Amino acid sequence: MSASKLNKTDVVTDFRRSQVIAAARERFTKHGLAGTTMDGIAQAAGVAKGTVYLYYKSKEDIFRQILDEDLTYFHDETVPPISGPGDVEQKLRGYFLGVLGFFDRKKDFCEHAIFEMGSEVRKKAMQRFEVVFKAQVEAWSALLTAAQRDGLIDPLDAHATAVLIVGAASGLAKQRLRGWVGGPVEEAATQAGRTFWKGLAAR
Amino acid sequence: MSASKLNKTDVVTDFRRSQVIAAARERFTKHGLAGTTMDGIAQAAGVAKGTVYLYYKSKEDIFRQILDEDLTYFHDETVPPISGPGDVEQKLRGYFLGVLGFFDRKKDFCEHAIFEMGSEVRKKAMQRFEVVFKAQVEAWSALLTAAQRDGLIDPLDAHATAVLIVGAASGLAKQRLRGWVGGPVEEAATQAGRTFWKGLAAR
Amino acid sequence: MSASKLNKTDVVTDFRRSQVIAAARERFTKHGLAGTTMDGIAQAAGVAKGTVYLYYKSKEDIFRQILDEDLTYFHDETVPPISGPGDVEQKLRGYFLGVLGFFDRKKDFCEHAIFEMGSEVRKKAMQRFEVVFKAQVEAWSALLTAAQRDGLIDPLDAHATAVLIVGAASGLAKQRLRGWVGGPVEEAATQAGRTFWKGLAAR
Amino acid sequence: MSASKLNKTDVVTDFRRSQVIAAARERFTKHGLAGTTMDGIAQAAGVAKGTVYLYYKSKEDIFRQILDEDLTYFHDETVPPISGPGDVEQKLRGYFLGVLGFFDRKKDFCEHAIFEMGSEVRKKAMQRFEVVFKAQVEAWSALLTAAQRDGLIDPLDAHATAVLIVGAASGLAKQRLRGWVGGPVEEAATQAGRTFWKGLAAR
DNA sequence: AATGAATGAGGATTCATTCAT
DNA sequence: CATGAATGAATCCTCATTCAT
Repeated sequence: MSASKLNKTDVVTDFRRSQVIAAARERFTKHGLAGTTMDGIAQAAGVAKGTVYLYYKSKEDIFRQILDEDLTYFHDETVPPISGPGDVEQKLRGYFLGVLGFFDRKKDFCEHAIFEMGSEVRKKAMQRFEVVFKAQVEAWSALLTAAQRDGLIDPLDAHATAVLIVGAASGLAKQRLRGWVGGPVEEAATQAGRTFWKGLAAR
Repeated sequence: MSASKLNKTDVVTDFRRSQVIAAARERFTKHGLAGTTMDGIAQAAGVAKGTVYLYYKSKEDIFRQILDEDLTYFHDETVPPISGPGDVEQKLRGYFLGVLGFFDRKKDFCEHAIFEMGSEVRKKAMQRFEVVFKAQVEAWSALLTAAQRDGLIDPLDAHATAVLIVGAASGLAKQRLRGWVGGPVEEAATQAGRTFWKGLAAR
Repeated sequence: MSASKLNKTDVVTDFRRSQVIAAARERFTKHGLAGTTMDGIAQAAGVAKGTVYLYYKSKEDIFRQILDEDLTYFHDETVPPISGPGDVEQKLRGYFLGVLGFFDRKKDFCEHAIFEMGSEVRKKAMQRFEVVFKAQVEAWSALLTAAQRDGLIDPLDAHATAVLIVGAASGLAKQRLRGWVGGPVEEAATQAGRTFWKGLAAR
Repeated sequence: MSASKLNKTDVVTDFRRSQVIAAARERFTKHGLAGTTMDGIAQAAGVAKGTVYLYYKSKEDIFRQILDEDLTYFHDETVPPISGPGDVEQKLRGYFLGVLGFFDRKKDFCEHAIFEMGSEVRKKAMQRFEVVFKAQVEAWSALLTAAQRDGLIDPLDAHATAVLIVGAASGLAKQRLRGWVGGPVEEAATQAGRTFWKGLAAR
């Protein structure tokens, strides 16, 4: 309806970039960072090798881009809910839902992004992930401390428990990523949330 | 000449193989699978590159060997205790101890082994890991079913819970591997075991 | 519509060509032939890459064009004066002045044009330069022969001496180009002319 | 006669290195720095591409090596004679002989080394050449100052004249390099030396 | 006429693997 | 057995040139 600000060039640029990103995601998924070649990405994207370099200046650049997108998304899906409204049990369930859902949806790329990359690149990527995980841990830590003060849950080491929750969520996600366990995300999240809630709740 | 079961050749062979494996472990640890070169391994082992090929037929072969050793060890540390003697709470603690301990000790290699490898190699490695994780899940599943039958724990989906426990353990291990949380393994295991036990136990 | 000899198209064409040439000169100067990209030229010229190809059919074509311009200029600055009016000493000074002056003014481009180019391009360029240098040598040769006949200078190998003069001039120019020696062109030319004149003059 | 310290490996290494250098010299000569490919060098050397990298870590490295060799040689051929024994006329002739001889012999590589290379590499190479040329200028400057003091030559600007001599020598060498003038080096040197001596000598 | 996105051949460099000594 | 020099396939990236709009 509104006259878009985007001219044709911008549209093409956006299209190409997403074309490349999609292709790269697919290749990284199938072959990992080291195993993915620029030729492969270009081929999968249906463009010439040089074209890829028109939009991204290196393989690492593409990788970083994908990582950035997904991490932002991951953070927004998982951290705010912890400190948002609702009781602890609901939050536990919501949190597990966020984490499992994210990995379920992004399973294509993240499978490698988290679990497979070498040396420098990997180190940097891990630092980026660490930031989000730490944010999750801190959010949980704060919440548990408050809940403890309010007598909602039994006395415990808030930080250690927060780590346990976050660890459990990502571990569970990995299991699902591997396909070692299936079923709807909702059920898994509900089950995990309930068990943890029972493990924490004051009697 | 010698009547010994192990003649000199065998001794040298064993020595060389372990020399290479040790060196490879170190390199894989520092540089990852893709980042490790045969030159690097040979150098670290203090032998010529050609010598490495006398004992292992490819880089992948070396990698597989290391993986085999560690997986066997991992299995033996974590699966038998689940179905061994002791009550569920002790087993929970013991299991967490086994998993966290393994990754703490093997952190050097496993950090990469699990989280960084490409394409075919990775797929195969993951299948090997999967076998152990599945064994853990099954052992827990059986144990939980029995405990439920005995009224020791609340009714639950035994398989899903088993997956949760196993996932939590490996997720927690990863957190520790990353150095995002420290402290003695024993404490972490105790804490995790207690929380889970409380989450499961019949009231 | 216009009766002018140069219609609008021609004017635009001339403008574009000089625009491109100026930009190319600048880039060749800064980065050399190999180091200069068509992108760079286009950018410096403030036109699109495709536009450059509307006026010149290749990078080499541009290079040749610049070379042509400068060589014509170089020839006209240095050859006619040798056979023009004046005595030998004046001509020596004038010649050195022409050569040094040319390189001083064109230092930007010539620095690379002469000293830095590869394979075919260079061969062709050198052949073009050779023509001018040979013209200089021949002019000097003729002049020296005549001067010898007139008893103005000592007997000598006219051709070899002509080569020495021309060589000295270009060698000196190179030294100045490199910035290894400064000072006004006039002084250097005067000094060189005087020394050579003394070296040649009959006693 | 003496038992050489060099073992077989060293011999092979030396052989390979000189093989590569010789091949590179040839290619650089024919195609210039930019125009020479590692494939070309390897092919000319009769070895595989990888082998070249066994002995030199980059194309630039090879180039530098050749430059180093030749520059050392150039310096030793041309600078010491200026301040050595003999009268000025002899030295002039000796100096021209050194410069012309050097370029005559090294014509293959130097043709490009001096006159054709791009940006960074060229800049560095030129700095190296500059050092030698400056050494020549200084040696001449010192000699001319002394000769002037002793009344052997007419009063003059010692530095400017030194530059003129050095410039003339390299300019002359270039002319010969181009094949624009032939004849034995000795004659050219004698002629140049005589003309300069006459141009400088006190009457 | 002008544009600049797309192309793909080409080049430097790395490294797993082989094999003659 | 041990060696390490030699190999060349494979990979990332550049850039001159083309062509649809």
